[in-house]
Amino acid sequence: MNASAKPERTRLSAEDWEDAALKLIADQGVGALAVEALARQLGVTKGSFYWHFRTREALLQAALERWEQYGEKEVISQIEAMPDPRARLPELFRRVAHELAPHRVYAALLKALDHPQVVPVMARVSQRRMEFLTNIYREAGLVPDEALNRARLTYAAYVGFLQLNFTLGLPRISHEEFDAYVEHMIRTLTPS
Amino acid sequence: MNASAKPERTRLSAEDWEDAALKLIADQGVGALAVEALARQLGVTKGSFYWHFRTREALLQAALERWEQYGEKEVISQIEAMPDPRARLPELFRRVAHELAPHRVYAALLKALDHPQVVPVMARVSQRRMEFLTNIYREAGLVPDEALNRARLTYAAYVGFLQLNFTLGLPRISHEEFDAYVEHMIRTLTPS
DNA sequence: CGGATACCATACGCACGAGTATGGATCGAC
DNA sequence: GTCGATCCATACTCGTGCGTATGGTATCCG
Repeated sequence: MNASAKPERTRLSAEDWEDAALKLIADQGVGALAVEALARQLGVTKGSFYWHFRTREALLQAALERWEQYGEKEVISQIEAMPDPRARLPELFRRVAHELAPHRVYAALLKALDHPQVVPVMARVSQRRMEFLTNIYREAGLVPDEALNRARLTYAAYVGFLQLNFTLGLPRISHEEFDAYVEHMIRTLTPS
Repeated sequence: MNASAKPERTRLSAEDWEDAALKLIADQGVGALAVEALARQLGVTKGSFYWHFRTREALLQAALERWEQYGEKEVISQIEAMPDPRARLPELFRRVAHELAPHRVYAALLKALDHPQVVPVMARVSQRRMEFLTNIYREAGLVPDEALNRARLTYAAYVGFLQLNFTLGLPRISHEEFDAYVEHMIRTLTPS
């Protein structure tokens, strides 16, 4: 009944704890973030933890900041590198739709918005992403007001989708059906 | 520092506890549902609670079922009573947008999807609402596949909006701006 | 008006998870 | 090799919130 995952028998750093914390958050939510559970999973005990962090709260904070840093920079820069502005939106949609793994932490944090520590982080991240979206819509030809509202709508649809399909297990949509949904979304949310 | 809200000095029933529980959930989330806190708020002690319910879990269950019952029947029947199918969608959108109070419990439950008891309830409620939406879209002229996907998109936008504006406190959108957003949503999501 | 029933208070036990104290092991530098 | 710094184990304390035990008070019914 020993630790299972990590055969790494080397000593741990603060970053290791933060990564493990993010993984646990993605899997079981912020509420499941307990130091003894984490320690067990890493094959050590609390004694180790409290050497690296002053408190559980500090670990959460560090993990959140780490996640915020890691960011979505690659996606953003790759999208912005595309020459044709009209082609950016469909590409962005398809990309996000097919790389759902990185969004698992975001989905988990969505369920933890009653926790004071996650609110500012989520506010910043969501704000940045929506501004990015707004810009793309403007470059695609919408006037500023329309672009802003369309970005709000699109991002809300993204967030809602995560909730309904990730955490809630609604009728388990199939692969083809999901692709059809994405294309429908592109048709209705993208200026033709 | 005594109980503040209820001047009702009569004795309590199980329904009183369930209502208080729903109110507390709407205000502070499912996680804040503690029996001693609830008792304090009702001006009694735990002794009362454990006469009405076997456990905290039982109260949550009863409260959720009560909420699911209370339902959104009035809204649905009123919308379905409208003669012109094309007029139903805008009306539904505006209605939901301007009566956000009843959605506070739903928003709170959205943040508690890691709790096993709320998942089936939310699954049922969301499923019913989406079927309702799908029907309206079909009656408004969309072919079945389009109607289903449009309903998914619309409901996801609804859920996402609750998350982003209710729980998260994004840039505090103004009243006029919000109305403009709703109209934009109607234009892009409603078959013209 | 007296007793059964419904409702509530008080005082416990108990589990669980955060945080502390302290000593042991391991690694790098000289 | 040994010595200081880094990393970890063991064994506690303590607060919090659920659930229980038991006795008290209000209310209704005959």
